[in-house]
Amino acid sequence: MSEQLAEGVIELLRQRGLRMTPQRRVIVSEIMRTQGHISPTALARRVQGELPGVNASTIYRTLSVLEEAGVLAHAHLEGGAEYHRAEDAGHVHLACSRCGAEDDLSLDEADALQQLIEQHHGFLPDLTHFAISGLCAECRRELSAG
Amino acid sequence: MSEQLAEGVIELLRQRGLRMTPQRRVIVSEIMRTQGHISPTALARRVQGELPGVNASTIYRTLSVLEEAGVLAHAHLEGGAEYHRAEDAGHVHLACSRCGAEDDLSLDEADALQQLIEQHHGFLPDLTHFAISGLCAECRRELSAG
DNA sequence: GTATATGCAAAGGTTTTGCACAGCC
DNA sequence: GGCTGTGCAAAACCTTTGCATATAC
Repeated sequence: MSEQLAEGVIELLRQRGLRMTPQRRVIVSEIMRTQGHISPTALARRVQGELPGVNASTIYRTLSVLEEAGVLAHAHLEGGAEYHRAEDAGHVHLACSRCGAEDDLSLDEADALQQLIEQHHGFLPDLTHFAISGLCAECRRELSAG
Repeated sequence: MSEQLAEGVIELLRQRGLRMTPQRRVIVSEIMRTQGHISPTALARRVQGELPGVNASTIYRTLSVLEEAGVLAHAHLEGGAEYHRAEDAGHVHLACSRCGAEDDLSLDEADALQQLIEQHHGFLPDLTHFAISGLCAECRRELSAG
């Protein structure tokens, strides 16, 4: 399935007049097979594992290209910026500041939050762009118990 | 008023056995008079304007000390980490990705959001830790008009 | 006097950029 | 063949750290 995703992206880049190099192929295929988010550094490691010698600057430049093409988007998590597939939008990220656990809000929940913010400010939030930090249920229990 | 805040902080640091140097005095006074958030770099500029020669590492170390003492907290905005007074908690930050405008949710609104998230996951969010990105009302209008 | 805070310099990490060369179309 | 993409190296940031010195208490 991610193979097909990668194919589609390659097609789209072609249509935009962009060139498909071996590096781009590997980068696209890696990031399209990634569930959720990945940092540029982590992506670089994976890509270099598959095609040694790919330079970090190529990773960054390709990520920009893909973001401009609407294929990717980035979000801010505790550790910095991470990239995810644009079609994976709606993933509102919950990150536990104590144990690092990660969870996502459902689309319905995200909608409810969005409407709440929208009503009071006319502000249209993109809740996917920043994570939501806090304490997961388990850590809350442990803290109140201990 | 911010003078009194700074006094209180200095008192608190004293009680903790921390020393009050001229550098710390200026840093504390600058950050206590700051409404909202400020980046370490921006703070450094201000402090150095008032007391030339203060090293950046002193700024960072003092920010850490103040955060550990519970006086400050940091939040993640588009441009990176920024510090704000801990008592200014509850400031949920709305940042327009188009024009850069900034706004805050009211405490009631923040509570409503928090409860919504809490109900569905047992996750206790700290909505102040990351900003909420999106489009402000004005930019939405301009975009739909243009 | 002693423990702590500072300045300085260096290192660390991530991301960007200029440039010559390679390679896609 | 021409233009785009890549690697390399350097730079630009931001932040941290080790160490000698200065200084608050």
